[in-house]
Amino acid sequence: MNTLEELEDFIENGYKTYIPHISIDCAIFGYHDHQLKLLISRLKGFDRFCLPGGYIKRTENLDDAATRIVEERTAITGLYLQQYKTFGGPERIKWNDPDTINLMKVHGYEKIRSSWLMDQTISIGYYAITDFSLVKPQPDLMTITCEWSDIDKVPDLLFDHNKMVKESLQALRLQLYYYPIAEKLLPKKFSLTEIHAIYETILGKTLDMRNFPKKLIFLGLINRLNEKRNIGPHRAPYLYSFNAKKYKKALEKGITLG
Amino acid sequence: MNTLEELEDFIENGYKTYIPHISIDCAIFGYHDHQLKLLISRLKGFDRFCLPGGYIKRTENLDDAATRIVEERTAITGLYLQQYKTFGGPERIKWNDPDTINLMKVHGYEKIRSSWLMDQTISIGYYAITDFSLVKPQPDLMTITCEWSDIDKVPDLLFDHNKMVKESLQALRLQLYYYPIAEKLLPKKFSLTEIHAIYETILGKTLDMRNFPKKLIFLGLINRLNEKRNIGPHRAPYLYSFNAKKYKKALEKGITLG
DNA sequence: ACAAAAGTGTTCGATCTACACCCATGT
DNA sequence: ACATGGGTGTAGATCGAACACTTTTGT
Repeated sequence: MNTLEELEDFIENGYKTYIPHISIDCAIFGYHDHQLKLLISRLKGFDRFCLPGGYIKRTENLDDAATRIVEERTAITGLYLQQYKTFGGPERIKWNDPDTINLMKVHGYEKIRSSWLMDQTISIGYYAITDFSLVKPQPDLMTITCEWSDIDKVPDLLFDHNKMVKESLQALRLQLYYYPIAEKLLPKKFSLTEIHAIYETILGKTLDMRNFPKKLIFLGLINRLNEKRNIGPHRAPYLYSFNAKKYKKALEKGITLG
Repeated sequence: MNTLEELEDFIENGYKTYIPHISIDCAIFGYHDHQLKLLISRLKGFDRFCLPGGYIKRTENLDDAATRIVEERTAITGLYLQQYKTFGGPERIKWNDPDTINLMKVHGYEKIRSSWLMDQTISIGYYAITDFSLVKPQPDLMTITCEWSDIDKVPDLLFDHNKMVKESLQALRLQLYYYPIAEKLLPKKFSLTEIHAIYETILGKTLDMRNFPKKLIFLGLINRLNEKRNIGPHRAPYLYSFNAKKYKKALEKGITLG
């Protein structure tokens, strides 16, 4: 969606290629150097921020749709998106909300009011995590801005999106030990210090630096390599790599949380 | 939906009260005396069975909709339904499927083909469990029959419903120790033998009769009462009751599985 | 007294937690 | 030699798994 014609066509005819009444909203977390952030965007005609979201094509499955939506809205590719919950209910979208009224004015009240987009919508929640320093989100035409917000400074979002953020973060924390979540945040070879910082930051608590590697190695999620990295005037750390197969086994068995 | 007029009206005008393109399908498990069953129903015009499902009213939230749908289709009330996953994708419903073609014939091909019901649909999966000996499912007008099927003799179901059954059973097993699932299957006061049988049957494996009560009591999920029940020519068992508050705490902390 | 079901305790190994010091490197 | 960050081991507590016999009761 990058030209004005495409946008107009989407408002009028989108229901032919997309399934109406159901959307996907993605909570994209960004990690870098002990900081956890959330990607929020502001859409044309809205005062408040929201999660990047969109509609599902009639030819797509849900996971592919989530990937495409994030790519279109933010130009971020290659995310490992995870479905966590579906949200609905008449209170999801408030029609007397100033933002919604504003949106109608921007697009010409009558046109948008009768659009398929304005009908009641149920939303499937997905989350993902990426390295926010490597990724420059680019807004598309519907989006004024998309940016990384500090996780504990997320503003009041549109609709029920604050609730989505809360529940997606819970899901992310629960799944940290049995989905290869950290794999997306690290190079192929990484040091214990690096992965340790990630787990501490995502879980929001400190993890013992002696017990933590034991657990990961015991679970078989990472392997030590016979290499070290030179990091200047300090001891060279060993490098580790992920063992992707073990995640599956861990997932099947179920694993306790830290 | 109990008269023919209501059914016709639903096919033609249902989209005004229900949200199109999205449905709820419920996997209702039934337990009694070491047996685990699944409620399957056969709809008018279909050869194969499916899970009871339906559409969401525009005024409802998702959990309420699931409860209402089960009540309407099967006359089962008071279930504790749990959302576990949402299913989508173009392959969910196959239009060249004999059952679908059959359905069109039954309702008059042209009428049903242009109905809102025949458009592509995404489905939110819910599950619940109840005592199948206490509950007599009653089909409504759209439903020819609904009955309990042995869990390992579930036939080929419509659409992707076999996949739903598989994933809902996984979810049920995972959540057995931290949602009050067994509470629905037992009287207020129950013996250890009774709850033990439930856990063994749902998990599909044997659980040590000495370790099992220790775990439940340690977790605080059940309390021993100062009562016994007379069961004929045998030793009278102690009675226990659930401690509903502890489930919440257990849920927050996360609990390992058996 | 016997049949049928209830109920209980201990040991072992695995795992989790807590805790403090030495190592390697570059300047 | 010192500053900086990297890396390690052990002891105690807790938890989960395995295992067999005694108690109660009605007939």
